[in-house]
Amino acid sequence: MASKAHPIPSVWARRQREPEQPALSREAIVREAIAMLDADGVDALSMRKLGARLNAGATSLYRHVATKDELMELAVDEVFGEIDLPAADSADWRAATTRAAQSFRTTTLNHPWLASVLGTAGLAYLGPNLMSFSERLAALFTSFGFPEPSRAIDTVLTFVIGISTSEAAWLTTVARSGETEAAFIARLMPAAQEAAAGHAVLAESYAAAAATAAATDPAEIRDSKFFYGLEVVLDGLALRLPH
Amino acid sequence: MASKAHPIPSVWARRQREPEQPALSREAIVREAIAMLDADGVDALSMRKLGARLNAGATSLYRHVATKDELMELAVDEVFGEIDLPAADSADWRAATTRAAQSFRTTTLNHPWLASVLGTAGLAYLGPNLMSFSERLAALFTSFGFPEPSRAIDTVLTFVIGISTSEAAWLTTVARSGETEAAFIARLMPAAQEAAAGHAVLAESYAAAAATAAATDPAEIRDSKFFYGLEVVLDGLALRLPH
DNA sequence: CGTCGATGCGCACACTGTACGCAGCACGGA
DNA sequence: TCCGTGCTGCGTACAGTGTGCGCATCGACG
Repeated sequence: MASKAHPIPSVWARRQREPEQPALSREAIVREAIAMLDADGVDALSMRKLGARLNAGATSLYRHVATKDELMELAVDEVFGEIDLPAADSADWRAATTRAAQSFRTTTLNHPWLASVLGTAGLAYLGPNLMSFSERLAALFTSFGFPEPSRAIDTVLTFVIGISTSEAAWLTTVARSGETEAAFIARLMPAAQEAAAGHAVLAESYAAAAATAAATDPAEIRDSKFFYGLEVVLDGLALRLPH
Repeated sequence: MASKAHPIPSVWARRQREPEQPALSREAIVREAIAMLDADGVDALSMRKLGARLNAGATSLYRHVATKDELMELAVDEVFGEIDLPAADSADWRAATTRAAQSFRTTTLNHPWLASVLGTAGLAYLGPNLMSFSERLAALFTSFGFPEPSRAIDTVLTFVIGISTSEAAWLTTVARSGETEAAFIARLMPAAQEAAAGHAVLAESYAAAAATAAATDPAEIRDSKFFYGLEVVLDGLALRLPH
């Protein structure tokens, strides 16, 4: 009864478009890619797996995205949209800068793969969110009255990038171990102290670190490092503000 | 005349060990891996290509190195050995810190792939060179009389890591383009200015940057950013030194 | 009805890291 | 002199990667 020569692909095989499927779109692809990156890190993202998550073949994605690198670029820009900066008329410049830095940091820690990408690609992207981020940052620091706002921005940003990538890399390592941060530290500490044997000053420093690590929440320790360093930078910048 | 049944592998095929070949060793592997990383970046290093460069098969390397990640770990530690730090009895703490920071920076810029690796793996390694680096850094800052030397170290290191990874990533992007830095900037600038359209403050900032970029050596601009930021950090730290 | 552009997909290619088992060697003991 | 015994290198193989290419399908428009 088969009217056509084609063996299987009949009318029945070709089911009509199911309505729940929002189809493949650049936004959906980027969104899902970010979800995968957040969940399992930068190595876990492959075009095939991403396609599978979207009920699509791997190569279908290439209709909407030129290359995997471009996809990463889009993901980075998307994430930059999450950073929120204080308005440019903030009265207290230190508080405002601290809030901005904190927002950058927490965004990076929410998406630790950012650190890997920034290490290879940098901030040379020109996506809309990154541009708007830069604009608001420029407006903010200009409103503070810095004579060379872009230098002040660069300095703060450099510090914040440095601490964010360090922390993100650390948290990635911890995550790969499958343990909690505290447990991982407890397991690492003996090895570190052994490696520090023969290094007098370092050994003492590690011993002190081990003591406080045992008594304090690791996240709290990281916070305090962040705020200490940021205060140093802000103190240095304060000297460059008029009056 | 063939006395054995084996077809080809005769005494003649099995040539005796050639003397020039230094054999495969962990040191040689790491050295060659670093050379490849320096030359062509982190994506260009594959076990097969590395093996080929050593006149060896890919899997032979695994006799000396457990995994590619471990190889990278060894490479990172090796490179940390290149950073040289001032002696702990330096009189001028600002000059000494600046020299140390500079050394870290130039080492990173000589091995830009470091930025990618630090972004994924961080400084959690415990290699001998890294330990010795930490030790000398700790001794240095302790000798300056900082009440909390490790916090001062972290702050400086954070800034230096931030600027080094940013610069390294940038230079990697430039290198991939195959152009000189100046040419790449000249080509990028119009796109950046177009992307900044609609962002008033940013557009102005870009215009100023474009003007100086056209008149100044890019490396000099990067240097000045580095020194400006470092001075800010040092000023901030100075407030925390006794007297 | 015919055509066309956009979309998704299967296949294929070159390449990756690395597990496994075999072949040759140096060496120590019988 | 011969036989293990361990160490080193290699060939093969497997599962997985990014992506170029050409075909099938489909909605829209003439």
